Amino acid sequence: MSETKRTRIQTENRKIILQAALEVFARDGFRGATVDEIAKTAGMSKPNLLYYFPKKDDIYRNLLESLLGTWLDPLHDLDPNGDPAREIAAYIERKIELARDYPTESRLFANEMLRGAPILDDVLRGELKPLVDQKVAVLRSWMKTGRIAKVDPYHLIFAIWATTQHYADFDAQVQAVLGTQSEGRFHDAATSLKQIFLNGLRPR
Amino acid sequence: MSETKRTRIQTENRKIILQAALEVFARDGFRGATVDEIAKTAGMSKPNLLYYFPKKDDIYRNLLESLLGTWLDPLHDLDPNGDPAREIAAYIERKIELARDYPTESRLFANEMLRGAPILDDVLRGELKPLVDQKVAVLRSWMKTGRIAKVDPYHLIFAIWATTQHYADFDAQVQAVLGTQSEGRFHDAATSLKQIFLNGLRPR
DNA sequence: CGCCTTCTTGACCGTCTGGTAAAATCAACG
DNA sequence: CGTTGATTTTACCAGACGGTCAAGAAGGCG
Repeated sequence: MSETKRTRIQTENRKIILQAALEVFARDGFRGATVDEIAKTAGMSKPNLLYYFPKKDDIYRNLLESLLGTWLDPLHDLDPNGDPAREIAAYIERKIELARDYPTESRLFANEMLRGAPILDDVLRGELKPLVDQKVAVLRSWMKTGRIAKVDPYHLIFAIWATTQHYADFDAQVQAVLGTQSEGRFHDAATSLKQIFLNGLRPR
Repeated sequence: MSETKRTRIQTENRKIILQAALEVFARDGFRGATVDEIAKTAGMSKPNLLYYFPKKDDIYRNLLESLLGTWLDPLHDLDPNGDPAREIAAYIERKIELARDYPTESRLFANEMLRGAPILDDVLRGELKPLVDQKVAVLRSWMKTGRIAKVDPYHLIFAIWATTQHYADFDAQVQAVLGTQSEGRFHDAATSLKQIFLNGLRPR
């Protein structure tokens, strides 16, 4: 069953389970989530769920693994040959779209970080870091040729990550401050962040 | 015992318990944290711990309540009569100091947000929102008189929160990218963030 | 249809969970 | 020093926890 040949029912049920587990893990964290709760959310019995994923750990790992691709994609798209301001603006936009369309995934990721990334630590050092280093080099080349201002590129990337993911991870706080019915808040966020990052606050 | 008159031992043990609970709750979340684990971390038996805080919930609420003061203080200091650029820079610095000196508190707060802020929701709407609204008015007045660039002030505040707290909440990721031994990372972060927020990235 | 594999279930297990009761120990004050 | 209240421990409980097992139900293919 662990091989790639899967029946129709397997494919369906695995998807249902992962979707349910995503919600529960994102809300309660790995330790706080229970197999019973995931099974209930998925609408199936616990033994049945464990037939597809023998261990609680398996579901969690599976979610994190499939998450990382989506997560790193936008950074990958940062084009060294594009216009710097445009590229950075596009990156911010893509990240805000992720926060809007995949908020639960963002929260799962945040939860894993809060725990000290016991599962993701390897892949962070093995996949994330090289990619970041590569894009840092791009940013540095833009800075060297005077196309963007000189700022520590690592902290610049962190800042973009932090600000965009904030709208998914701290949604409760954002809603408390902005009001629940703020429909265009992701659009407003993108606009504001692009302004801040590109122009800063000093009057021109 | 719930009144304000406390013996020496009560004062001491409550502090030890809260310190231990902070670590455990911040790492594992409310549901994932166990009274046993907190007691073990605090170096006392579970029934003894429950003698001071009869319910697991009591410890969690107590932590969150004492947290919020510290959390809102820096924003309170934003002076309408000060120099805008200086005030914002000082706010960023204070928030980075919080992330450096109270990272566990920051993670506890983040954990509560990820759960949808079931406990803090009231205080977010009752205390946080009015304070933010007030400071938003200050920022707007600075914008109106052309002392800083016009940006949605709510999203500006979110951006400062997100970027500074990122260094506490996503420490695992930051360390994976920057390397574990990056000693001056909080100082570098403050410098970079002040540059980004005040000057932006466009070359001058 | 018949047969074999896949899927689902209910009953169960040992451990952990938050919390309790009562007895034993300790601190402090006169 | 003794007594009284504060503190700590030991033993315990009912329910939840992750996970197993064997038996039954349902697909699916000739």
